[in-house]
Amino acid sequence: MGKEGISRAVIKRLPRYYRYLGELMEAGQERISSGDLSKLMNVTASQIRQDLNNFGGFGQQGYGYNVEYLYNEIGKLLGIDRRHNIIVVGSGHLGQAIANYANFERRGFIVKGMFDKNPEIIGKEIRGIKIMSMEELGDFIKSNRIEIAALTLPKQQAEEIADSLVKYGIKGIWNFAHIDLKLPKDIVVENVHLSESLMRLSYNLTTVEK
Amino acid sequence: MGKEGISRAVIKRLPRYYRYLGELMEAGQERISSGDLSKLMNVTASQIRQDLNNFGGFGQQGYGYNVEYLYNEIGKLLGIDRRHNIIVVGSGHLGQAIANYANFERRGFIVKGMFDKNPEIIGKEIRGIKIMSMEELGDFIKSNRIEIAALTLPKQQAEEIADSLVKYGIKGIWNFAHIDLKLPKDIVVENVHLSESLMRLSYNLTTVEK
DNA sequence: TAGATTGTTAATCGATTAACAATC
DNA sequence: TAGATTGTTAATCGATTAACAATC
Repeated sequence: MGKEGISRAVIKRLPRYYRYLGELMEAGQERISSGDLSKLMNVTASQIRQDLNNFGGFGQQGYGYNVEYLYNEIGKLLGIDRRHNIIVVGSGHLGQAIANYANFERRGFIVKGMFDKNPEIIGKEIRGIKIMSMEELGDFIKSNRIEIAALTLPKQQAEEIADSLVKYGIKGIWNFAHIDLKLPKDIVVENVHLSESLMRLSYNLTTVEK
Repeated sequence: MGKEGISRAVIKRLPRYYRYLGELMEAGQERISSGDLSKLMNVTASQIRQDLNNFGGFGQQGYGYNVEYLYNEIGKLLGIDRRHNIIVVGSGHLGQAIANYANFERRGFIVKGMFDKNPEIIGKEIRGIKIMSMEELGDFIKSNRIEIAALTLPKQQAEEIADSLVKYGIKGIWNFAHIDLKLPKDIVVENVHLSESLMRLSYNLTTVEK
């Protein structure tokens, strides 16, 4: 299954819809119109309807959208209706922060193991998750059905390790290293380039000032 | 000074140009044409020339672009030619990871202080940076010319603290909380929503599979 | 039935790519 | 001068917004 040909822009907005719908649900709201949601989210009602209709008619004329139903449908699209096993490769501060962030688990992303090449931290545990040596990567991925690897390594090591991860059967890489990975195109890469984000902030600071 | 009206898309690409030019510089390359750079970066040469010409004629016909010159010019645009004082508000694992990431300093982003409301960690030091109580925020921002606050707090506290930060004179917020901050529009907000990033990865995994 | 609101088509807007004259 | 490559205008493509008929 898979809806190919949905534009990047639409996909980028899905998690934000999901977040707002979750909040509405918590607040006990049963239904919402694209018009009301648009005011809440600061986007056009047209865009909301257009976006959602890429995936199917989730609404009903004269009524709007059922909050819980829409929330669940978007959850399915985002793959949050199932579990994803993750490993953290590179167990420095950032890797540990990710392993410590329990909220990911609520969405079905389970950190199963951590890895590092520094012997001094191998064997340590973070929230009950063991830090292992890089030599154990291959076996661990295979025997634990690991789907996603968070890559929190210095960029010098990132490229080589990413290649091995792919060889060991990883399907997606959550890449925090400042490098553009060149991998087979069936491997999904999601980049989080913190330093680029900080530079954009700085650009906007520089520009806003008079 | 400030070039208003440059599209978001262009600005988003600037740090990536900066990164590639830095690598070329390190490799000792003196000049590069838009054509060669386009092959390297996997974008069109047209886009590169179009992007750069938003800011000025950095190149030269028949020659191309001088790598070091272009690198420095983009650095200026990104505001990396000057220092930015930062505080980290919320000193949990993610806040500590940011404070520990020494690379930001090389770009002129200096973490001057950390803050938390948990008395157990107040007084601790991370890389020589002291964790202070929230009560000290106002004074510290004013007396240390703090420009940017990294907001690494649970979303329940984020909104309120963000408002105070603005009151104390912060100009930019690097927001890691899963919330859309509503702030005066002269305040620059750069969002890093990790869980949304992870959901996009998951979406793409779900879609790619056959 | 009348009112509300979707789903969807058409119009507009903006961003990317192509083309080429200017010029080093 | 001839060749290379930019800066920039024009053409294309895609995404957003507006409009409205369908329908609950």
